[in-house]
Amino acid sequence: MAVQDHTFSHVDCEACPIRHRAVCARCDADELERLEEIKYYRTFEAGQTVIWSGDRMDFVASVVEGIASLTQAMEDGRTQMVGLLLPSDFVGRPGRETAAYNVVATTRLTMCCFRKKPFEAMMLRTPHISQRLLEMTLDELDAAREWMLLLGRKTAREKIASLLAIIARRDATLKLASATGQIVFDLPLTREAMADYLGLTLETVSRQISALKRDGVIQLEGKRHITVPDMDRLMDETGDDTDGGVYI
Amino acid sequence: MAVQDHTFSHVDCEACPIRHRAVCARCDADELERLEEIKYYRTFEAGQTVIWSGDRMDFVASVVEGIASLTQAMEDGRTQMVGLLLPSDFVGRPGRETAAYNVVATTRLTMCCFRKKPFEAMMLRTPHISQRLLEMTLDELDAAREWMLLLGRKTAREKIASLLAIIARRDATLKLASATGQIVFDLPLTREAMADYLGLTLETVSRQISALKRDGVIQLEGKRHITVPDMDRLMDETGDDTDGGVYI
DNA sequence: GCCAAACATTGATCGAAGTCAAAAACGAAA
DNA sequence: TTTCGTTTTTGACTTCGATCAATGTTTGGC
Repeated sequence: MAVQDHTFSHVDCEACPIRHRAVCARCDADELERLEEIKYYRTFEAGQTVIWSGDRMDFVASVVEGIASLTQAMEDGRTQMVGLLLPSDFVGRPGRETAAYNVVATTRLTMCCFRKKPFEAMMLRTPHISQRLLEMTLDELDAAREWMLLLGRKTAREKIASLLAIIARRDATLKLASATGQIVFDLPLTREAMADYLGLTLETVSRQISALKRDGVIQLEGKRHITVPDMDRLMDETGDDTDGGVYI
Repeated sequence: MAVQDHTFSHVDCEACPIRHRAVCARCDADELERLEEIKYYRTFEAGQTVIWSGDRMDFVASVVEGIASLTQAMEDGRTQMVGLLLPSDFVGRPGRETAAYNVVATTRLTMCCFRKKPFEAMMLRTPHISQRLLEMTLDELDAAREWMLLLGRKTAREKIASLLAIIARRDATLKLASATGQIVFDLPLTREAMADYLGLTLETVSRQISALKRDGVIQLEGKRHITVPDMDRLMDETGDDTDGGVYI
């Protein structure tokens, strides 16, 4: 359930940090005004479940701040993370009544929610929204397919290296770190969450991180703080094409 | 390269077998007319590569007849299928210059191609197309995520059972087989293609199929012809939720 | 500061799927 | 029919990651 928010009780769309990357990126002032009327903010604490798979959904939303994960579970408890939701990512599916996945807040999380019915109605007469949503969905599909290669064919070590590389690269673009220098970041995920993401057990995750540390590919401070002395070296460990193919 | 087609040199959209499920499903007569102007058919033999990853793409397309597979490969040869393209499925991404995956014809394949530039231009002024494409892309994303659970968490036996169940169900809906009776179908994939789809080796695929046969879950005639005497029994072997959740 | 709970590491052992290798079955072409 | 090549099956053995179990480490509440 919703927890009253402090930092985001209401924000003007024009001042929104995800204004130009979210589903509303292409909207003009007029369209934003109409979105303002159907939007509200919700905040969740780390670990809270935002949506249970199978639940009725009466809203769709954009992640404003924090990280959430999309997971699928089998009855016997086996769990697979099927998406990582970062700021500006979209949650929910227009035209669908019930949620298909669990959404869990990995960190403290703020979402900009839109009431579903009015949002769907607005999509029909606002091509700017469905065009942007199509673009974002195609990106997600590409990410999902890259993840399928990882899950189906990579070794445990390659999986860990790939995850670290993705997080490192995302942080590097945010912080505009020098390309040559060391890259430093904090893991936003527990070992268990990493395991669920990578299709491994948490013990294997721990062992492989220790191995990468022992081999000098990464340095660890505490459990979450990671330094990558040589990004190329880390990239070599991912098993991916080294040449070209610089997405993002 | 294109092979001259015999059965589909030109088909009127109104008579097209995928008219109501493809990207053009929502188009009106007027819009179809404009699509006719930029469309052409191409046919490929089983085994032919339609598109190489990294190649420049000057068209997008709908699968009209046959099956194709979308695969990603690592330099050392490890291959993962990331999508199975059935009639009405869409190939290519508007707004992208080069192909991100290999597309290979699994059976004899006919595609309805649209020149990319005109198609993109038409999308901008034809919400019916982008709306339908959004819907189809969201469906594909769901399928990709279901596949991530399979790749990350299912056992080899569950993977095989899941694949057989998907093909059996698709054929059952096509043939409108009696729900209670036996389901009979031909595997459209080689053992190697199945392995690439499931993230297994072809030996493991072969062994698990033999095991399911030995246990009476399926019957085999030749290498491709499969009979499922009890669909519920097969579903039990997939590891999926048995109750509710009847998609498609 | 102390304690409890959550999170993480490490070790020993096991088992499912991979690898290497050979034989069998099938289909297409001569 | 025979033969060749592809596809599939089966066997023996290995290995990577899972499992079970114990021990460390950090964090936040009192």
